[in-house]
Amino acid sequence: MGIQDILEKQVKEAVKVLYGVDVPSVEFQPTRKDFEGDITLVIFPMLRYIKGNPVEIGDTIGTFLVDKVSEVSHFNVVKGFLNLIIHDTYYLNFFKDILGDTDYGHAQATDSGAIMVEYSSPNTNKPLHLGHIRNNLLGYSVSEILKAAGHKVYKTQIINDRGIHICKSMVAWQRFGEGETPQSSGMKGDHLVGKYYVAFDRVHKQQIAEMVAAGTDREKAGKETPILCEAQEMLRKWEAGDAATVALWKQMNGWVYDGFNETYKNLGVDFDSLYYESDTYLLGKDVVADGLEKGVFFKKADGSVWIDLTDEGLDEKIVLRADGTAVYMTQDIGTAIQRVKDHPDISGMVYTVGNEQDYHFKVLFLILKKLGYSWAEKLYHLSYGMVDLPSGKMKSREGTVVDADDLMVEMTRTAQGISEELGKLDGYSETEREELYRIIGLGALKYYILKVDPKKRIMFNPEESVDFQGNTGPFIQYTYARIQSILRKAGEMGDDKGLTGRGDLGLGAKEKELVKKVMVYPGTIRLAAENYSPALVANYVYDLVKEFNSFYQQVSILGEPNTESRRFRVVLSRKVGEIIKSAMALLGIMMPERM
RNA sequence: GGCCGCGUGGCGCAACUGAAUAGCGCAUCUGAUUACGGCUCAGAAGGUUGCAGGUUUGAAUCCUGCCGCGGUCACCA
Repeated sequence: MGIQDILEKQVKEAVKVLYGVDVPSVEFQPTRKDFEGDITLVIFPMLRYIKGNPVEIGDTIGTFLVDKVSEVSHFNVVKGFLNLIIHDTYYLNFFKDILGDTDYGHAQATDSGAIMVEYSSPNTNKPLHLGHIRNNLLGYSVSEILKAAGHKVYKTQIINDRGIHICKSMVAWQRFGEGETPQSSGMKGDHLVGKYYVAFDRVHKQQIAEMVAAGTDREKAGKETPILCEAQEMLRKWEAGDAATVALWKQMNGWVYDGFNETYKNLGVDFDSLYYESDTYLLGKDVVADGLEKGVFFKKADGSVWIDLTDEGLDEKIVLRADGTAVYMTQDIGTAIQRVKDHPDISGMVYTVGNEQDYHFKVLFLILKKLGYSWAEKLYHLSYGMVDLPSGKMKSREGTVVDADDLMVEMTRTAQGISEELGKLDGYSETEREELYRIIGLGALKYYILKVDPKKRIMFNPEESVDFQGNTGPFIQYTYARIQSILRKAGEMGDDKGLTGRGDLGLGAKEKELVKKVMVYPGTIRLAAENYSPALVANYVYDLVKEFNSFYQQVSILGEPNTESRRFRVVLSRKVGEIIKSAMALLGIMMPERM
C-alpha cells in the first residue's frame, strides 16, 4: 500500500472524526520544491463539505495525522495546503522492499483480456520513411507499456499488398526491369520495388504530356495513359487469379517484405502476427448484410449500403458499393471482427494510424458499437501528428521524404562522430563499437520522437538532426553508463552486495528525493498505459536521471567513509540504473554499459 | 464553409487531467569540481500560457466567440 493510499484513508477518517462528515475524495500532490514536505493535501476541495478557514482545517487535520499515522513525522500549513513530512524510515523500508524486485514497476499480469496493437501497416510499393518511424516507435512502445501494465498484447500490422498501386510497380518492373532483382542489383528489396513505382509515375506523366500535345483533354489523359491501362489490366488479371500475374506479385512482394524486415530489425520492432490486405479485402460484406437486416445500415436506391450517423453529429457513410464490392470501411469492419475470431481473448484494440484518419476511425468504432460487439467499447485510435520537415510536408513525389534506412545510418554516424571525440572505448572491438554507435544513434532518434505527445506535430530538421545534450536519449544513456562505471568500481571494493543497516542514519535530502522518484515509477507506467502515451515514460526517466545527476554531484558515493552509507548509495545507484534501463526498454531504447 | 486537433519565454518540449510563485532543455550570462566519467552540477536572465469574455475559492487546463496553423469532409486506401 502506497503512502498516498494510507493517507487518503486516514484523512477521510480524520474528517469524519473531527467534523462528522464524509468526503468522497481527497486530493494530494507532491509538495513543491519551495516548501518543506513530501506530500501535500489540498484543503480547498474539502471546503465544500467543511465550513471554515482552510488554514485552521489544515492544522487540525495535520495534528490528527501526526498523532495517528506513524509514517507522518510533522507538518506545516501554507494557505490551503497541508504539507506533510514523512519519516525517513518509511522510505528506507520501501526501498528495501523493492530492492530485490527485478521486475519493479511492472504490474502483475491481469486476466482482463488481451489487447491487439496494430502499427506500421505500410504499402508494399514504397520503402518506409520518417512518418513510418514515428508510427512504429509509437506502436511498439505502447505495446510494451501495455504489457508492463499487466495486459497481454498482440502486436500486428495489416499489409497493404493489393490494389492498383502494386500493379504499377509490377508493370514498370516488367517493362524496364530487365530481370533486375535485389541480388543482382544489390538493392534492398523495398527500395528496388520503390524505384519501379517511381519509374511508373515518370512514364505515366510523360505519356500524359504526349497525349495532351496530341490534343487529348488533360484530365482524360490522366486516366487513360497506355501504361495506366496496362496496370489496370494487370489488376483484373490478379483478381482473376492469373497464375503468371500472381507469381510476379508474390515475387515482388517477397522482395519488399525482406526489405521491410531488415528495417524493422534495425529499428528494433517486431510483430506477433500479420494480416495481409489480399486476405482481408473481401471480409466484412457478410457483416454488412447482417447489419442491414438488423437495421444498423440502410440501402439506397442504387443498391449501395450506408450508415446514418447524423444523430451522432456525423454524416452518412458508405459501407458497401452499389456493385457489391467492399470499400475501405467494409474491410476494416471485417478485419476487426476477424481478429477477435483469431484471438478470442481480445478485449480491446489499438490502431496506430496518423491523425488524418481521425474521422475514419471515429466512424469505424461507432459502427462496431452499433453492431453490438462488446469489445467495441475498448477500441482506441492511437492518432499521431505528422512529421514535418523544414521544407514543409514530406512528399514522395517531390522526393522530399526522409528514408527510414538512410536516417538510421545517419544517426549512427553522428553518434560515432561524437563518441570518437570522447574516446572512452578502449578495448572495444570494431563490431562492439559499431553496435554502440547504433544504440546511441537510434536512442537519440527514438527518444526525440517519443518524448513528444503523440498528437502533436513534430518538426524534424535533418541538418540539425538530433541533440545529444539536455533532454535527449544519449543524455540518459550517458547517466546510465556512468552508473555502471560506479558499480564496476564498487564491485571491486565489495560494496555492491546489498544493504547492511542504514536504518539509524536517516536519509540525506538528495537520497530522499531520489527514492521518491523511484517510488512513482509504477504509477507512471499505469498512467502511460491508460493514456497510451510513451511521452509520460520518457518524461519520467528524464526526471529520474536529472535527480540522479544532482545526487551524484552533491554527494560522494564511493568516497563516502561510512560503510553503511556508502553501500546504501551504491545500491541506490544500482536500482536507479535498473529503472532507467527498464523504462527506456519500454521506449525500445537500449542502454550501453559504457559510451 | 461544417467537423476534428493544435497554439505555453527566441527555439524545442512539460505541467500528475481544475490548485501554491506555470516547470525543463537548447541558446545567452555567471559560477562549481585536486572526487566516483565535465555529454555533469549550481545559479541568473527570459512569460499577460494566441485574443476577448464567462464559470469557479482557484483556469494553460472547463464553456462561448474570434484569430492563426494543420487535418478531414471520395462508391481511394
